[in-house]
Amino acid sequence: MTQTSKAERSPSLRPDAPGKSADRGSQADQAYVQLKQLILDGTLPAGAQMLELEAAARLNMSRTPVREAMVRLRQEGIVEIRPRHGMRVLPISADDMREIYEIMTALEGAAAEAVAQRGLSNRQISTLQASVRDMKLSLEQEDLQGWATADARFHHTLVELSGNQRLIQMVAQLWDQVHRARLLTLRLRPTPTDSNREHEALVQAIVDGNPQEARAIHEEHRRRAGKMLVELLERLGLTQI
Amino acid sequence: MTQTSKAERSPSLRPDAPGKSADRGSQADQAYVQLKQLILDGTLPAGAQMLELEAAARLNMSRTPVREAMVRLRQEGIVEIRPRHGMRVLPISADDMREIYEIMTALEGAAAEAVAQRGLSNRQISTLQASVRDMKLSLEQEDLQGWATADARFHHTLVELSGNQRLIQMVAQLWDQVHRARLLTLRLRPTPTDSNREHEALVQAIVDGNPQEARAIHEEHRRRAGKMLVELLERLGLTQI
DNA sequence: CTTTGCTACTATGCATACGTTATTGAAACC
DNA sequence: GGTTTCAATAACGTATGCATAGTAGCAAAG
Repeated sequence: MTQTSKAERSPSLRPDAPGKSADRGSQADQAYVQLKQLILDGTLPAGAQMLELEAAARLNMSRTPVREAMVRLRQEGIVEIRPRHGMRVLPISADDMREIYEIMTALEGAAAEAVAQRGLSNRQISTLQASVRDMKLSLEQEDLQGWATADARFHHTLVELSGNQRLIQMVAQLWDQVHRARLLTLRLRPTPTDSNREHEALVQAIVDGNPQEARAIHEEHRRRAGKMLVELLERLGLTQI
Repeated sequence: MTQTSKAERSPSLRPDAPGKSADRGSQADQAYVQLKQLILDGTLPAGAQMLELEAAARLNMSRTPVREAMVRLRQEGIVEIRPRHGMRVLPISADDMREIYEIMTALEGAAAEAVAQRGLSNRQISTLQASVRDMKLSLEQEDLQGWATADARFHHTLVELSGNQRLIQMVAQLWDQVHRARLLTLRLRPTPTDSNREHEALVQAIVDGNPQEARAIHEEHRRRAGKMLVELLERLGLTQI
């Protein structure tokens, strides 16, 4: 359609001929990554719709790989597919937030327990502590975005250290789902000063090799954060983000 | 290919013309459901491979919807897709079992806690008790299959009662992954007499409105079961099921 | 002005065509 | 005998064709 049989197609078949190395993956993979990117960075906000053909044109490929990407995104709960309206970016309601935090609390709590149980090398502990330090520094400079990044890294590291691949993947998926909501609420929420204390206490419990304590701390941490976010969303009347 | 342009294609376009009503869904949906069925009921055992074309022929459709179904199954962690070998049913190792039970412990524990917190109607409690009773009866008749079914129903009901849609879906997905392993180990494991006691205690904790207790009981229940299954698999040297 | 019916269109779901590339088998070579 | 090279083939990834079904817009009726 937009591309002729040969003149435009050939180059698109080998677009990464020269130096590019990070180009790994089929077109379907690229479509998946790029669409997801568009959603997570807010270019496609909640409620936004995109037809297969639109996406295909935008990504310079045919409908087939785009379709596959959309199926994947649907399975991840990021979009829905409505027969004549293409994919639609799912909004996050306060109820969704409640569900997701309830699960994250359980999963990350389990991760914290497992990590404390197994124990960590000094190097691994340093990694966690580095994130905590970054959070503190960011807060001092009132760099909320920086704080959020460091916070995300802390939680991500903790979960990774559990070594449970499925758990890692599940948490990542949930995280993607609330990503937009977190971005939005970042400026509306109270400054997360308590968070740092809790993170430090968690690291301490891990160092002490106290699984029960680690889990309890982390669960309480998540529960508080979830409650705060849900209430914030409800107070703002934001049924959809 | 296997079907002519019209003679065979037309009937396949409207195969459910007469009375069938449960036929809901696109061909892609049907492919998904049917392939999943084949895997869960053991027709396609672990390690089995199936090419897109094979599946398409078997399901009497083209590669396109089959491919979509395979993508979905991959996302669920039931199969892997290897470029020239079609989809391959993933085997479950003892390590996989450990991962999965670790997550199920956390998720179902959270569900138990939530349910006990919220409280249940008499009707809902009866549903749970009915499953417990069925388990007992099945055991008395040494009907292991019946016991497994009732046990599955109990856990499923509990999770459903949490009301957390995402949690429900996640647990179901994990359950699908271990389904085969459970079938296999059903006859090899010790008779699950303790299980019933634990289920009864859990129901009691829920009735008493004691969330902490409910969660503790259920976690311990899952932890024990997981440990037993993992050790069983390792003892048997079954690295792959 | 609102509602209903019709028509043209458009996005889709699926089938199929096509080019690419891994894999398999055979033949030649060490 | 074992190994390597090469070619044929098969499977896949992607593009495209096609029929269907839902939608939107418009017109006519109330």
